[in-house]
Amino acid sequence: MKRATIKDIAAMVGVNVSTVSRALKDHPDIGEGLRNKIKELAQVLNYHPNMMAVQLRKQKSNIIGLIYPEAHMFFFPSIIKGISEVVQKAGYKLLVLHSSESYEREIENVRICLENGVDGLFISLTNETKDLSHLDELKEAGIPVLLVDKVLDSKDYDGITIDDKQATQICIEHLIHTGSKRILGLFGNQNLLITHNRLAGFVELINKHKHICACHYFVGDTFTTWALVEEIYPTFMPDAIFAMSDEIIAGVIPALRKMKVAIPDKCSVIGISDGYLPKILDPQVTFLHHNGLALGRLAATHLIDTIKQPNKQNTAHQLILPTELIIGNSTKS
Amino acid sequence: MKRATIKDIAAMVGVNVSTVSRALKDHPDIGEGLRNKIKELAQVLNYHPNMMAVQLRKQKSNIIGLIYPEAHMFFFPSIIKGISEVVQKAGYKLLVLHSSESYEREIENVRICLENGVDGLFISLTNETKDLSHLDELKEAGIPVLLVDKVLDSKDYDGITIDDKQATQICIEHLIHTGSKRILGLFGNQNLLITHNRLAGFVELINKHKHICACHYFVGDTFTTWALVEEIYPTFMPDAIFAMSDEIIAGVIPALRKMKVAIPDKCSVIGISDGYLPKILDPQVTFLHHNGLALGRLAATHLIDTIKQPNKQNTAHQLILPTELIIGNSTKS
DNA sequence: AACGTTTCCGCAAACGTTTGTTGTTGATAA
DNA sequence: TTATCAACAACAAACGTTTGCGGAAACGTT
Repeated sequence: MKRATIKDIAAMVGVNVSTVSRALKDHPDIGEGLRNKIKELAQVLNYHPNMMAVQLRKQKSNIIGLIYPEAHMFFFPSIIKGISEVVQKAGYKLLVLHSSESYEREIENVRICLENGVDGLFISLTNETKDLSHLDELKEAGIPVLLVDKVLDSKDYDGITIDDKQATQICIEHLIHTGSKRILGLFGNQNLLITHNRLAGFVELINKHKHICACHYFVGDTFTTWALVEEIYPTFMPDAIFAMSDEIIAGVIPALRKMKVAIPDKCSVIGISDGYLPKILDPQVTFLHHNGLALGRLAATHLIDTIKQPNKQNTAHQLILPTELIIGNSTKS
Repeated sequence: MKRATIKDIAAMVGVNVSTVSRALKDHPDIGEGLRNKIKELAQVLNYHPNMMAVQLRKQKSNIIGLIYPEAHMFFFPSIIKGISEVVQKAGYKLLVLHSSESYEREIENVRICLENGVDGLFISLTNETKDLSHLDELKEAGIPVLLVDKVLDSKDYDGITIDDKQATQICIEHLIHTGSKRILGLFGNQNLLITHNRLAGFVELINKHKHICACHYFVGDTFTTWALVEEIYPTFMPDAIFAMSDEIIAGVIPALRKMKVAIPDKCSVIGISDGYLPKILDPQVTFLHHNGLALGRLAATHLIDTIKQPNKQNTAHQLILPTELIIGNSTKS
């Protein structure tokens, strides 16, 4: 049996479609008697509006795009959850596309969002992405874009991240404060602003403390990190390792374990994390809590606000999320 | 500047919209000269079809719904990735909704899918879901549904899971074979078919080995598992623990560690997992590999097939994914 | 020269809504 | 009684496509 349409209801009641449309949304023009009759029939026929038609007519999809680079375990699932929660509550739907760390795919995905008339877009960039020109069409069309977590520096688009520089510095200060003197910093993809900022914080703080010896490397995923640590550790012999992300933490711990390096006696470990992983590792690692759920929620709230208020404040706004240090037993006390 | 439409192009070239429409899709009715002219102009104007209109006209959204209960770290991200890959390649888009383990939300989400005219639906059920009547409307509308991983027994809807019973039995056999005699089985939510099947496999095998002493519990998330293990271990004193999922494994290991129980000397640990977690834990745990990516891909391939072939083979089909035992050092050898 | 075929393109309806405007009642006020 | 005004409902256009059908040239065949 086909889905009932407004037209069907109109025919059965013997009124015009416009009347049905208004009745269904409690327009005051329609008399109470008729309104109830229509609503009842709609109920019986199990009528639900055809969104495709509504969208076309209103030129508004109520769909928000979400483009992200990779479905790795950490952080993204909780960001998505936070976004999804708020977005659904606000009556929007989420069109999720993932770019598999491919710039080309990212461009395609932006195209898809455009064609489908999304009302807004969350985008987390791939490692390959070096500029944002592929977003210009959205901007011209007046579709709000919010860069999430994996961002580039931009004065054209709003962005949301944690306070990367400060977060890193808190970690390093904690290491220094607990007596570390040779610090190895492990950072992710160099194209990303978060990497840049975290590194900047690292370098800046290291430079302030002349007695500290430090070096840093850029790494890939968990298992390449693991390999790298096994290679670096014996030569540099750090007494502390800072890991920029969960994926990196997940590589550092097994590497040290394999080399039978005592944590934190021989080497402290600290990182920036969403919190789940550090708690189940052995030892529980000290981390700067970087709350994905909260970030997702804030991101969604912000984007929906700007969707609803198309006030052309040309200045892009950067949102920064506060963080918190959670002490584990992978650092000295 | 507004997006160019077919109408704009038609006006500029001085032809009818139908001509433009056909030219753009290489319909043989349109002469080559005109066709090229139109295509060029479309290029220049950066024309892209308005999907909302296409959808309405064709009564087909090219959108597939994906409803899942919770964005926890394990397994789902890779399932989604697998699904997403295949779905995008086939030209569909993914409308992702999550139910936060709430049956009510699940129903709402199904409603949303219906209203938005999805062409198909992947659904992974919440812990609260006990029957599938909320899917009936989809069935009536001829929209294919595929239950993924968290499924209920049903002869009305296709489902895809791993071979749960066998997977569990392989694990338990491995434990018995390596000398375990007191086995603690930890299982997830009781409503789910996967839990039921895994438990059935457990019980069946235990009954075959009269000399084995076993018991089982149902647990919640990682941290409630942790607490439960700390409570149970001292009384039951198992020499092996079977964990039904990553979340449970992630609770078992820290609990044993906290109680300073040597793994695997005092107590072996084995589980069913997607593979990432066991490799980074200490010790690396032996697990039955349950490949989320592969499951996602297979699920998507299957659903798209049935979307494209609306041959009414009323018998619902259950897909079963093979698994593989990966030996770590959390079990004796 | 008359007829049949192609080749190419326009016409118009349709998909299911929303919404500005117009029209018809019946009641109220002058 | 007549003008005024609500209250209610119909009309029709519009959103941007797709697609069956019809029609006019242009060509080839007897």
